[in-house]
This record gives sequence, C-alpha cells and structure tokens, in this order.
Amino acid sequence: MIDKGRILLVDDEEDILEFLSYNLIKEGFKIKTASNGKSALKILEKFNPDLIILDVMMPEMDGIEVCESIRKNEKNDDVLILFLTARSEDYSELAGFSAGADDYITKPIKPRLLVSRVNAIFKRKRKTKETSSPISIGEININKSTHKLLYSDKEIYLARKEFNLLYLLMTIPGKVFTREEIITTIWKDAIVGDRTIDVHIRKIREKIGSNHIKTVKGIGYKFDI
Amino acid sequence: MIDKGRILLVDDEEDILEFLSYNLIKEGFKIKTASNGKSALKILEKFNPDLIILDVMMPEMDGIEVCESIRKNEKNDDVLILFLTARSEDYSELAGFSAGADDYITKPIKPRLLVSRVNAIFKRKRKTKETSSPISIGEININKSTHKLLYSDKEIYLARKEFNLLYLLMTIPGKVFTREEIITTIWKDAIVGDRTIDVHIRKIREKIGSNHIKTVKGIGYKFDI
DNA sequence: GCTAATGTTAAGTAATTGTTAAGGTTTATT
DNA sequence: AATAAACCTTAACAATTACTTAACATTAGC
Repeated sequence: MIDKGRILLVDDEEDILEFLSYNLIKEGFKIKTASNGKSALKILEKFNPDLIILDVMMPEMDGIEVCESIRKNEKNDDVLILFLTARSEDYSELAGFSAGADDYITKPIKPRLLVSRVNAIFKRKRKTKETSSPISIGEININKSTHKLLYSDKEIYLARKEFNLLYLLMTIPGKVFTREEIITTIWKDAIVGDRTIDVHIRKIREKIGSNHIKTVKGIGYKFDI
Repeated sequence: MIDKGRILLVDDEEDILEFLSYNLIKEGFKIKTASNGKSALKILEKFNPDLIILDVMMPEMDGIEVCESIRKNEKNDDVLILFLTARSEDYSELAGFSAGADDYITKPIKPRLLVSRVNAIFKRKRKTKETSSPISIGEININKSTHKLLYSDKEIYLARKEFNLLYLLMTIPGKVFTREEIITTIWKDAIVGDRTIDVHIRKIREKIGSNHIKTVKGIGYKFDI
C-alpha cells in the first residue's frame, strides 16, 4: 500500500485510539499513537508526522495546551493539527483558536466523515496557498474569508463570481489562466457562453481599473502588478 | 471546601451511586443522585448541574432515552453528559454519542480514572467560560455567560436563537459565515428551512440596526463594525 | 486591411435574500 | 393545571442583486 501520509493520534482513551488507527491505517496512512500530551511531544520529534489528531479533552495537559506547545516550536510550523472535540464545545473556542489548529471534528466520530476530512486536509496541504489566507499584491488585498477586496485601503465590493475570478487570477500573479481553466475552476461543469467571462472581467476592471488584469489574446487572462 | 461544580448522577444501582458520590464529593463536587430517568429529569430542572453522569443501562427509560430527552430541551444545551457503559461496547457503535453525549467511561469504574476524567471536563468548561466571555466591538458588547447585549450601554434583549446567531458572527468579526456554517453551529443537526436564518437576521437588525450585519449574497453573513 | 478574438452594453432571466403574518411550540405566570 | 406570553419556524410573496446572453463594436496581430 502506498504511504499516503503520517499521522500522530493523541487521546487518553485507548478505545478511540484503536478506532482511529483502524480506520486510518485502512486508508493507507502511517500511524503512531500517544495517550497523553507529554508523550505526544516526545514522539513528535522523531516521527515527523504530517498531521496530528488531538483530543481536546484530556487529563493533565489538554489538547489546546499540547497544540500551543507544538506551535511554539518553529520546526513544527507546517504540521497540521486537527482537534477532536465534544459536541457541545463552544464555537468561539474552536473558531477563534489562536492555538493554531487547522480543523476540527466533533465526537461522535463517524468513520466516513473522519476519512474524508483527513483526506481533504492532506489535499489542502498540497495546495495550501490556494485555499487560505489573504493575498496582497501591490495596493490590492483580497481576503476570501471576509470576502473583502481592499484597493489602496478602500473597500470595494465584488459579487461572488467577480470575486472568485479575481481571486483565482491573484493566486498566481503573472500566470496566464486559459479560458478553460477559468471555466472549470469557477463554473465547475456548468456550460456558459464565451462572452460571460469577458463580462465579468469587464466588471472587475470597472472596479479596480484596467491596469492589473491583462488580456493575452488567444489564450486567456492574467493578473499583473 | 470550595464548590468545584455540580454533578447529577443517574443509575439504578444504589451501590454505584454511592460509590460515585463518595469519590466525587471527596473531590469537592456538589452531588445529587437519581435512580431512574424520570426523577433525573425532574431534579435537572431545579439542580442545574454542570455535568450529568448517566448509566446507559437502566430499566424503563435507559440512559440514551434520558440523554435524548435532556438534549431536546435547549435550556440544557451546555450541560455536559458523560455515559457509563459496559466494557464490551465498541466505540464506533456507541449509540450514546448520537444521542448527544459528550464522553463516556466504561465499567468497571476506576476511581482514579473517574476523577481525572471529571476534572478534565471541568477544567475545559472553566477555560471555555473564561475565553468565551464578553466580546466588545465598537458600541456593542455581548456576553455569553450573562446572556446580555449592550448597545451603547443600553441593554437590548435578544431571544436565544438571535443571541446565539449574533454571538457567532461576533466571535470572528469580518469573517463571512456561510449559511451552512451557521446552521451546523446553531441548529446542531436539526433541519430548518432556508428562510429561518433570514428571519432571525432580520430580527437582530431590527434591534441593533442594519449597519453591522452584512449580507454577502451567495455566501452568507458577516459582522462588521 | 482582414479576421478572429475580445470588449461593451443593455436587457432578460435566474438566484438569493428580505418581509410579513400565521401557526405551532415552548416557557413563564397565575 | 390553565392561561398568557414569548419564541421559533414556515410559507408565500416581494424586492433585490447577480448572472448570462446576444447583438454589435472594437482591437490586435497576421
């Protein structure tokens, strides 16, 4: 079986460790387990996992503390952390976590969901930049999570398609995106006429000026500074 | 001794109730006991516990039913429920979780483990309370533990759903919360129509004005200053 | 200058959200 | 336990906003 990635599981309950291991090994992941925070930190040094699945609620050192102390060390900057939390945990705790988690799953853990979530995380890891974090290029700052576009600190409103289109171009400035690429990313598999893209491009240009989005005739569009 | 928290124990076996009480009282918890589901529900109304420890296997109303009927009532949203189960059950098929349990302990119960588990639960609970308390943004101050909203120092009353919704948006100001995110957080797994969110949003806007909650069409809502 | 590709415009269509009031449920009060 | 009040959800409809299209204009590059 191929090595799909390395995962460290941390939970004080033997049952859950077994349950998680079983399901993830079956999927082709390499697994190590730890039953408390301290041993997790120890294993971490040698095992070098891609992902750590961490129960929030553990005696002594809880998940959040473990997470914090993992993040303190720069070496671990790109390990992903996924929390297991009880159903009733407060959202603010999860969403706001400055502790540095990347995602969370609530108990009860359903095998299917777990696996698909973990797979998604690994997929995301491969193309980190595309999905997250604001992009700043010159005077322009675009932020997907707040759906905000700032142009020299002024907020400009873009409709959804416009936003996604500009965001796409800005993920790789300078790269020419073909019409086909654009359609498959933004329209998925819907069928739209050829002028549709142009119209959206036009509207974006109307809002941010036409210096940034350049037409490459016969191929597509690109974002330039 | 300090009041470390309130726990309601529910089990049909007198021995176990005594055993649990003994160990938890020693730790400084306030305890009430019930020997069946019905009386548990009755006590719950007055006692207002932080945690309910519930035997899964009881005559008449079993633990799972009790749990479900506790969870049916939104008032009990943040009481924690811990199941006592027989050793043999497999985690993956532990029916209790889908009923809304937060954790479980298997019998035979080891005092040490019980106490450390319960302490961990309370530790988390305290921590969330600390961090999840009041949020102040501009003229608006929202406090979950007192369930109060102040708008330029005037108190405004919000119904529960309205409150939770506004609170959710305010946990990460600026972030756009998708309808899906909102539903899974506030309605847990209930199914509600699409207009329901809008109606609540409308009511909130009616009370705090419509400058703060912004619609991002096609995506969701966000709180902005 | 010709031609294929892109730009522009406005209008039509579709999709999403806002609003209201009514009905059912829960919660508080007597 | 009965009653009143508050709350939540829904459904129908209205309003708004977004998206696409088509017709025509313009442009870049051969």
